[in-house]
Amino acid sequence: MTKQVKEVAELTGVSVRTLHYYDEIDLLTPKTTEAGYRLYSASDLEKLQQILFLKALDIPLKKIKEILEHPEFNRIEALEYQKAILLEKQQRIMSMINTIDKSIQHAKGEINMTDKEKFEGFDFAQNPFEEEARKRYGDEAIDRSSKKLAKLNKDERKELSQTFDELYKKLASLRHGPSTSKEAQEAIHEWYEYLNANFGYTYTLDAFKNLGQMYVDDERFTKNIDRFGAGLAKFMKQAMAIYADSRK
Amino acid sequence: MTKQVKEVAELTGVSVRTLHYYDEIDLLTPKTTEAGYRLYSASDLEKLQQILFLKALDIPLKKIKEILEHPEFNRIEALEYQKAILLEKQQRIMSMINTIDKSIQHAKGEINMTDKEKFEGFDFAQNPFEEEARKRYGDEAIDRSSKKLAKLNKDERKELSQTFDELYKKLASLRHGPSTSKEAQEAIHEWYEYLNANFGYTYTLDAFKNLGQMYVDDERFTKNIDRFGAGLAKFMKQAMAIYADSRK
DNA sequence: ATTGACTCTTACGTTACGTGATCCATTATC
DNA sequence: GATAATGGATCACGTAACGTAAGAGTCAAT
Repeated sequence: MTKQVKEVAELTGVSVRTLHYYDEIDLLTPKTTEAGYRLYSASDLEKLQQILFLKALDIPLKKIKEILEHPEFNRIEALEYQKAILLEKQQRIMSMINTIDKSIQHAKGEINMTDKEKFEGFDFAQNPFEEEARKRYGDEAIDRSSKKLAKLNKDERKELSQTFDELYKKLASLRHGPSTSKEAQEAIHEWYEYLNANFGYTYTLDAFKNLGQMYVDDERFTKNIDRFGAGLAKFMKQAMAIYADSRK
Repeated sequence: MTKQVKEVAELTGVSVRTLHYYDEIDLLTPKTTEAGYRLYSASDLEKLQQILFLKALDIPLKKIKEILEHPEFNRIEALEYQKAILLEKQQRIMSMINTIDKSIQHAKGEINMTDKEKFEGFDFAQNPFEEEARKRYGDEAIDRSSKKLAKLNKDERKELSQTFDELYKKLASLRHGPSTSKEAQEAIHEWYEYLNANFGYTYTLDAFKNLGQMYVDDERFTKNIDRFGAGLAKFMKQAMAIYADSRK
């Protein structure tokens, strides 16, 4: 069921070199045979699909990587966001077509055009905010807040990511004990508060429980979380479920 | 009526650095004040519009330059071509939206998707020919033939461009004599035959005469042709008019 | 055992600018 | 008439996302 580079390349339309590159920057790292041949699994393909979707929105690979690494990244929500942006893009194309039509008439000497009109509909012209909005999307997707976080400056953001790490570390240090322990439940409580405090989106207890489930179901998230300690994802999932159930 | 860099930048949405760069690569070279300040005229803006249109089609700047330099490049025709490509692009976006919708359902576990389906609608996937077609557009626009030239290989193309130059040179050497001379008319005849032989598009005598007119009306073309000798464009225009009229 | 189709890594090249740094030109203000 | 602002100009180096050989190993099929 696994596929080699060429097959993937042909299937998806990206070049072999691109796949090598994605591997190189740790964006998409397939398993390899003993001889070093890359083997792409079904989930690798799914991830590639995600990457290409995000790329189509002109999000740089670096940010794409961040997005996919953060467990808070919600697939479905993201897809809907992407759809919205594509619809927007479609609008712009229509606007460009409109400008072209005018330009044709202008070239034929049939009408006049103002300088402004000549540049309507381009990626950038007229609405410099659109680009800004696009740049922000990456961040928004990461932290799931279209309100609070989008306004944070760099320093504040740095702080945030530190606390992120700190909480993970704290949880990692507890992971060999029971997930029902007082310390563990307190840490998870902090985690819950933290998510709700920082992200506009308020996690319900159910959503929080599901998030935990995702940590083990999705290999990508598991890997990312387990960087802080093997088995942390599983531990967090359990602790989160207990926490959620105990508070209903 | 002329504008400085910043004003142009704000009007069009491109950066000042980009304008500098376009100047640097001789793509868009405005007049300058004594102090070296760039001043963009109305026709400069029009050219910039052209550039941005072509850029929106993912044509590299090098090719855009070629396109704009070649007198055979027809503005209106090009605009229509661009419109067609934009319409095509719109199709693709719709297709992507469709794929996203499916992916959402898939993520929700509502449906299944084949690997192929997962990559439908991307720039490249499914129809690798589209990209090819886009690459070719530059060439097609340059030589106005969607049939013959598109098939030529590199060597043949080199040859072609040589003959191009040779004919220009021959005409340049005759430009101080009368445009009615036997040699001049023979050279122009060659030119006419040459265009008709090489480009799928058959120039009528009227079209040929108009082409000559364009050589002097449009500064860009004039500049390009006069590289081979000052006044060549004007000379060719005259000779082409006489040639066309004499054969009606 | 050899061929042909794939694969790998290494490494330099490319496009289209971004990002300062440093220095001149012009206009507005005191 | 001196002095800020503001805008412009030229180096010059940096970056992103690959493209493009070059040389060498792998693997299935003949």
